[in-house]
Amino acid sequence: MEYNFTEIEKKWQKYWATHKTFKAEDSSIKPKYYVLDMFPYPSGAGLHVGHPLGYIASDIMARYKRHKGFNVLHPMGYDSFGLPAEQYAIQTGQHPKITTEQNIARYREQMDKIGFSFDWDREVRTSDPEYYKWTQWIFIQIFNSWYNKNSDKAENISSLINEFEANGNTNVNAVCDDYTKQFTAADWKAFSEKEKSDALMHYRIAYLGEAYVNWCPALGTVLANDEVKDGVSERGGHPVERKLMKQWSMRITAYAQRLLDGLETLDWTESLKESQRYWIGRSEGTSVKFKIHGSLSHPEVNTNLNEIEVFTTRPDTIFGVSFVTLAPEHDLVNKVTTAEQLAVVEEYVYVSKNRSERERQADVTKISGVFTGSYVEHPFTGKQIPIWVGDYVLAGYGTGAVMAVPAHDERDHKFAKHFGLDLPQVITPNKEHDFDKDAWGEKEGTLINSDFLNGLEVKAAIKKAIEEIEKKKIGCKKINFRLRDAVFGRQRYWGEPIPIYYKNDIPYALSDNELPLVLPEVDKYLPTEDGEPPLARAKDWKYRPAEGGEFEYELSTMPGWAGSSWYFLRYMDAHNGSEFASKKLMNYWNNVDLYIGGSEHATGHLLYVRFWTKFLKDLGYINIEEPAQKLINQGMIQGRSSFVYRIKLASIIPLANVEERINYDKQVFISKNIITKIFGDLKLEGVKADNVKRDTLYNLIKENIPDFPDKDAEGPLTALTIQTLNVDVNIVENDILDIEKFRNWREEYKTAEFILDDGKYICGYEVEKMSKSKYNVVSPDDIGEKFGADTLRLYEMFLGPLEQSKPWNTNGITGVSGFLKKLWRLFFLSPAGGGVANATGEDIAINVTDSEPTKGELKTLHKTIKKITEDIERFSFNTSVSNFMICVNELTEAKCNKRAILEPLLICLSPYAPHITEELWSLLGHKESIALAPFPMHNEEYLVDDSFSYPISFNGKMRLNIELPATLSVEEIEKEVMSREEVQKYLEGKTPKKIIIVPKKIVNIVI
RNA sequence: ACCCUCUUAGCCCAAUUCGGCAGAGGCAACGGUUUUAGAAACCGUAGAGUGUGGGUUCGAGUCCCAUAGAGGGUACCA
Repeated sequence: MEYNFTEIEKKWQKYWATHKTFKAEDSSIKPKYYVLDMFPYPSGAGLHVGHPLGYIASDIMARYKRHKGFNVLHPMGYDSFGLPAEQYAIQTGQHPKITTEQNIARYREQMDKIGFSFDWDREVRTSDPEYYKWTQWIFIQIFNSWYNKNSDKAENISSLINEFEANGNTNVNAVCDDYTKQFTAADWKAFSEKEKSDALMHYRIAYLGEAYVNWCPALGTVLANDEVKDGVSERGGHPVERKLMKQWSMRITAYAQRLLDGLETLDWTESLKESQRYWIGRSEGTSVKFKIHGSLSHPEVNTNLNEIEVFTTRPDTIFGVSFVTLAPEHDLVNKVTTAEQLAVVEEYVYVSKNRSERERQADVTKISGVFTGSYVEHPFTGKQIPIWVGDYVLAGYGTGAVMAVPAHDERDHKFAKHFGLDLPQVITPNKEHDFDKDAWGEKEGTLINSDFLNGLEVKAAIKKAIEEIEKKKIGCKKINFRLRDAVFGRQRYWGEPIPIYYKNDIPYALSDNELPLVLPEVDKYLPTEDGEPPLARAKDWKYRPAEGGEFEYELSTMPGWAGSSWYFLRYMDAHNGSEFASKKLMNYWNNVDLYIGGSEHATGHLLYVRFWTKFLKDLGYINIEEPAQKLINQGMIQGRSSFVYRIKLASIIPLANVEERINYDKQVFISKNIITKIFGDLKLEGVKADNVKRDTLYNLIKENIPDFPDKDAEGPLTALTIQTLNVDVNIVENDILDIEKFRNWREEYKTAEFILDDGKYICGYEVEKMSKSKYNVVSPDDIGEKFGADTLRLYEMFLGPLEQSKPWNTNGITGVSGFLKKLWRLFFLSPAGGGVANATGEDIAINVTDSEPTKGELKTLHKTIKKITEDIERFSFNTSVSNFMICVNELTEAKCNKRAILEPLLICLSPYAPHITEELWSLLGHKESIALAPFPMHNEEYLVDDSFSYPISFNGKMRLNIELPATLSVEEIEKEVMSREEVQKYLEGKTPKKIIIVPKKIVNIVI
């Protein structure tokens, strides 16, 4: 019987679906195991071979844990709201719902073909109203909460209102906006409804506030920090500007410390934790207030603000301050600017505010700034210090103002040098240092020129400086985080509507029974003419409460990360209509035991999902502080692009023959090796080639293509150009181009001519990101069709360690496919002579015996069980594939067709290659799926060797082997070894200084 | 600029928490069997002293220091 993977795979995929083999039980006496893949966004391009890498790994784990007796939750669904579908909708007018559904169908079809053991009954889609009803519900909980620093958790807003009513906000210790005004209980009671709402808004964890956002005009929306790469949008690469907008935001900063601390408890890679730590960016420092000298130039704006507060991590350098710099967006800029400086400052502020992020980042080295004309007083010396504006100071970090210490801070130094400002030195470095060239930024050295700090070491000086600053009441110790509040609204159509309506300009949340607030239909997916979000186009979309009235809904929608921040909980109870998930089930499934996904989510999704998890815990909805205990980042699979080389005819046929050249419409491609042989290089663009080389090339072309135009004897030399063109990798095998397929690939190549190398056209290659435009995308469908899903699964694992990035290369796949055939053959050993069955398809029935296995066969099996178990437990899937190969090689060698060996082997292999193992398992007479068969345990007894061949080293150099019984003690080994003649020969009569013996490892004799 | 990861045969990769004979596997190569030929299959052969320089050790691919190269992440964070 032949191994027909197409039939077998179809058969078992159907079996699993109809028998619901992988259904997770809601309650069980078995221990639970929750293995989750990061939520995919169903893109129009479908899956390429890189996507399934993580899914295969998690599937192996899920299947393995089922064998090990766990109740496994292994779900899949779609993060189906998002920009690409909406961009497509804008371009084509097609509803994003329709494209999204088509894309999902394609994803599903592709995933099914790989044989994943997902419990599809639990599938969720973020764009499904049944799902986003609960995303909206969670939003409302966050809206109705504040962060109490005393209890260090989120609480319902009602406890804050009670406090306001009793004592105002003076005693409230909460995470709130910086500009929150103080009020008393009496004030509160006197507040209008609107004033109350505004006051509470400073405390709500989901709040409407003014914030600088990444505004992308091309996409017509704001983007999260992690959606901006190099100053342009991650999707589409459109420019992004900074803009002050009224926005829904999430006070994730309230959780900064907990997000940081929680990392310690997680089994994630150090690099991932490190990037989260860096993103959160905790820094301990001091705030210091500098009094503005004289009167404000524009006191009418705000008279009670007469100081500039800065944040510094180096209070010890306070005597080295030679100027203060404000961010261009700082509120005080226009208040401190003098009349003379007004024009230049306004110009500067205008320009830097309107510079896009990209420009700003592009000129990091370009220093710009302008003097305001005003001064602050130094709090200790009373000296006047100029106030500057400079865009190297960020508005959103710290207080948006810095005390510049050019001698001891790199950026301040550059700024001061550029504008010719003083560089007062206050620390004597412990090393040679040129202050004119560089700042001394190390936290090392002795303080000088610093009054009460003189003579102190930096660390002591920092402490002392803080004391003095606090004593003078001009500042205090402060912890700053780089993490910013997360913008939560976007002016787009394809997202969850924010469940808020406005009554007299006051935002109110919908009540639970009014959810979901369903996304309305619109005629176009673009913003309105007056720049309102697309939802403004929805006809008659108004909030009409039972008690009457008609109110406007919030028009922005939620960002992509909303739905994905809690989906792992929904899988636990995917169809619950009355709660986001039942407490009972959430308690049972607890958190994710293994989470697999790409490292691109390090600072986006993985921070948000931790934030929401902590929030839901604070409110008592769940019992876990962290969503996923163990997390693995699978490496990226890169594409291997192939190139062909086309001669630019003009550069080989000189101008004299221009007629003929124009009429010659064939394209000529040269094999890579020939180019390198002649020119020694592949990059030939406008290269002044010497006549000899070009003639060599010309003669070669003429030889191969007789109808090629003649060269004019003395044509003028033009620059030689050979163009490098991407060619579809699917028509290239082992760098050899399939010429026929190439000619058919595109109309223009129909008549292409080739200069071959040894009869073959050799392509060049390069490793790059897999992308459509580079023609290097390999679809899992093609591989599956050619080799089968089991081979695809094994091969993806076989490529290398899961976490490492690697280029896709099909070169080795025949080895894996051959392994499966070899395994198959073990079950069909010819009954006649015990030989191997004819692989060409001779129809022999399965032939497995019940006879006793030999010691050698048992050893092979148990060695394999042991290795595979260890490999899976440490996620080393690539090594287990080779271990299976070794095992099958050994069993083939032994002509083993014994049930006692082959059955346990099948179970071990089934997480990796589920279809072939199901088929063989059923051919062996089993009626139940192999998926639930208990995983075999290895027996150490079979692995013990009677003897061990000891390598004998002299001074660490291995000289000979001596076979000794494995049971010998150290003393016995020494005695035995020293008695050997060969050993004595190497000793040359000397007495060894030392003999190191490690039983069953090595003997080392030191002479 | 900073942080993280990696570097072993022509190529992909092993050598496990805890240093103990550098190789178990696959591709490619070479030789053979089968085949009209090709493909496929099967059997067999050969091939590196671990990027570089130093150190610790009886013993280093493995630990430490320095350095080079590749990949990834972050980026004026006071």
